[in-house]
Amino acid sequence: MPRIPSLERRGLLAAAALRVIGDQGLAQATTRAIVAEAGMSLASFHYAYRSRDELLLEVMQRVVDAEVIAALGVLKPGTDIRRSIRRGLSTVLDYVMADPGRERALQELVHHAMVTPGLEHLARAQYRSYHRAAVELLVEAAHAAAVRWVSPVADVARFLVTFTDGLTLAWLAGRDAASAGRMIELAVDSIAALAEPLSHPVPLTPAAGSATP
Amino acid sequence: MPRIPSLERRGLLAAAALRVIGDQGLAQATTRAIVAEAGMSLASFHYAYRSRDELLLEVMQRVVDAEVIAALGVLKPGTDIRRSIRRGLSTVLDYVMADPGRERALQELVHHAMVTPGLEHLARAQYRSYHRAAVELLVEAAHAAAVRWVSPVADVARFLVTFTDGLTLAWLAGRDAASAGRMIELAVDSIAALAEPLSHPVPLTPAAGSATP
DNA sequence: AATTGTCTGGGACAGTTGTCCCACTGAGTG
DNA sequence: CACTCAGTGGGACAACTGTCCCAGACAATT
Repeated sequence: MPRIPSLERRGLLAAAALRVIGDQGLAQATTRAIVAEAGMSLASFHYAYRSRDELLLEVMQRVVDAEVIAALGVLKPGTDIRRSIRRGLSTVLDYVMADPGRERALQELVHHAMVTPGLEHLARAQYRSYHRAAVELLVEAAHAAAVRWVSPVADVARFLVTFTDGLTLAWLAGRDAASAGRMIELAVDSIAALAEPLSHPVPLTPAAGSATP
Repeated sequence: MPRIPSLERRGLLAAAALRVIGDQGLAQATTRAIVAEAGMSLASFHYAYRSRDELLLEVMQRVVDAEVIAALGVLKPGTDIRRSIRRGLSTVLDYVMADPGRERALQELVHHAMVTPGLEHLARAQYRSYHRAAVELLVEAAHAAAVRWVSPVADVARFLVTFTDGLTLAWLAGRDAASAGRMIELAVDSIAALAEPLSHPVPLTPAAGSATP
């Protein structure tokens, strides 16, 4: 009803589309369903977006960006490496549990990208974003806790992302928060086992000046 | 062209549908696309299946069954617990790599089930199947290797499944077999760490008769 | 050979979908 | 005030979809 500038309308439509996809699936996210959710008319849709595909592309990019920002928001590592890892995993799980539809929508969009010519790179890009966020988290956490990773950080990060994806999928399918919590504990153990103290013996009374290479 | 009994036709159509879904996605798997892939006419489709939904249901059940059978086919544990776990994970990964489309099709079908009223239980059922297979594998492997799990087997199994899902997703998105292999090694370490020898000291010369409660 | 019942082919129909078009509104500008 | 032009509404259209129907073909049985 009210007059809305086309750019702002893009945002409203993208948000509406995300809700529809999350609630009813990508196949049900028709242009009519989306504008109904947004409370607009069909003409407004094609005034803001050239086509449905253009909208889907933008929705995908928005969701991936939001997810990475949320994941990086965890970057307040404590001095305990286990606590840092646990906080990272819990934050992601909480983020998913807070709005399951959004996460399911993202996964469906990624699948869509995988089989749509010209959009394959988006699936890879999403994964790379996660990986980069995980590396950043791990490096920071290790530094704060004065440990080092015994495997390449890239591998540890991939391991973390792999587990996170599995955890997300498992919760979406089963909605079992308790067992998800236990999985996080097991993952914390696994990943913490890949860290070792920077100086192997940690004497309370400092011995001779330690050589720093 | 040739005359095919309706029951056999169901199998041919289900297989064709799986290929189409894997190649082009569920949305493109129209009745016409499926019968074209199978080389039949539309009438044959509705002679074998009451509706498209009925076909999708059967495809889903067939794929889940096949996957569980493949996972359980690994049940040849050796005396080394690490080798058993590694074999289990590698088998699943090989199975996915052998036909990525099939796996992508399954995931899309599961998502479809999640948002389709009356089909939600299928997503849960698929997950439960995996879980049961994992429990069986872990119990057998522990017995063969004379170790016991320090966490409840159900949790270890869930951990294994969680990781497997993440691994599958990661490979589908990135197609990086080398890093998938490294992830498997990390997972083997993590899970093997949850096993401990049945008798803590393993004397070469058996001591007095051990009490078996 | 006649008949029955399973299968096949092509066409048809109603509903839905993405997209487009055109007339209209109203705020900003000269 | 007249004018412009971004934004709006509703209707229309062609393409596509799932499903159905009916006339025919073939194999098995009588």
